[in-house]
Amino acid sequence: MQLRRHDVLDGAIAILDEYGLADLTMRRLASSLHVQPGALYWHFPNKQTLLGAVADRILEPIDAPVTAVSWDGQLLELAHRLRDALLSIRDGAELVSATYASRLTTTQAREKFVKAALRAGMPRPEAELAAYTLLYYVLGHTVDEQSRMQMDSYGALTEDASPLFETPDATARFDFGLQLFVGGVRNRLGDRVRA
Amino acid sequence: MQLRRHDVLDGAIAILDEYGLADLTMRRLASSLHVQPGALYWHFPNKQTLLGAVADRILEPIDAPVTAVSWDGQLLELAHRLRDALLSIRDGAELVSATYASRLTTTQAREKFVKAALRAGMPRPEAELAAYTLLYYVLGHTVDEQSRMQMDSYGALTEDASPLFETPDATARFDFGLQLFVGGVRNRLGDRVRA
DNA sequence: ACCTGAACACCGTTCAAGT
DNA sequence: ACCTGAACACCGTTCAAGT
Repeated sequence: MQLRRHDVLDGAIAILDEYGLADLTMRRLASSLHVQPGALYWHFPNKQTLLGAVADRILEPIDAPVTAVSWDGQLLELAHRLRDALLSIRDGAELVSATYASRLTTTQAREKFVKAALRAGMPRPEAELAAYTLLYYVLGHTVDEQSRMQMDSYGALTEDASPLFETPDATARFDFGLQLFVGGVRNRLGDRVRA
Repeated sequence: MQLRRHDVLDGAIAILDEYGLADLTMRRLASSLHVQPGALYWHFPNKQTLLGAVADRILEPIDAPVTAVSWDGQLLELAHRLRDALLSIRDGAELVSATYASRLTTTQAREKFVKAALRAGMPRPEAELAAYTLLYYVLGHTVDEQSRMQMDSYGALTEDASPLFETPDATARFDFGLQLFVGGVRNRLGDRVRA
């Protein structure tokens, strides 16, 4: 019957997925676990830390080894895996982008992106900058995409014909930006070779 | 002595710049204006709307006409202007990126980016996607940059040698991603021409 | 070691009533 | 038209005290 750190995280994920980030409060989480709010503070020093742990959970799938061999294939694979992880749970993108203010730096995910960029033939410092550029894009796009899903699901049901959705589906739009990025990297490497 | 909508915004900006977004509460704002909290709700329906108005204020400088003539010059100019606007006030990037969950759609800023992309020779749907891609990058980069400025200013004073800051300065790092993006657009246009 | 009870210092929002 | 007073329904966090 004892409350474990693991159970707290499970409870947090459950509330997040059912009711959304706004309803993920310490008090609500405590009561869903049949426990007083203060009890949570034995397992986590504060809410921010708890949310960080939830974010890590969401991003776990990214740690699987990359199967693609080409650098661009690896980047695409990683970007899609990140997006999929964020979309796998309600408000996942918002939570991760909010708690990772600068925590992306510490993440394994970041290092994986960097490695793929290194494989493309970029020097370390450039590869890191390129990795960040791609991460910003994936996060920004996915936060936007997910918030629109929420808005569409209840309320404004495509009232005024969303001005942008003649464009295929969300995945195709995501891929467009990805291709732009990969093209940018390719373009830069080309310059270097020709110089 | 009457409170005007304009004064409320001025007060909000003042609190934001002096104490940060976390301290920008309706109650704190009200008391800084020597008024009861409820008074604010005569001028704004809720906090979200007020923050939206603050965000619009911050982004005003972007509405100035673009001086560059080439499409890539225009994109660089707009991106820098956006970044400068966000950095001009404490937590500006965080506020804008938080309140513009999907409000970027409605913004003049977005349309300006689209126009520059059209000028590059992209068809409408692609130009819109490219504009979003760039916007996500600028917002993501600037939120990160500004949050790090805050962290550096008090507290963790580059204790463990921030792993990434051998790279020049923030502006140079920003430009790297910009060039990557422009290169991506150029690359894509090249394909089209050659095809 | 792990949790309760109870408090502290806050929030955003509403709304009758005042002027 | 514009604001006050006062309440409602919440927050995150702390900490003595219990088991």
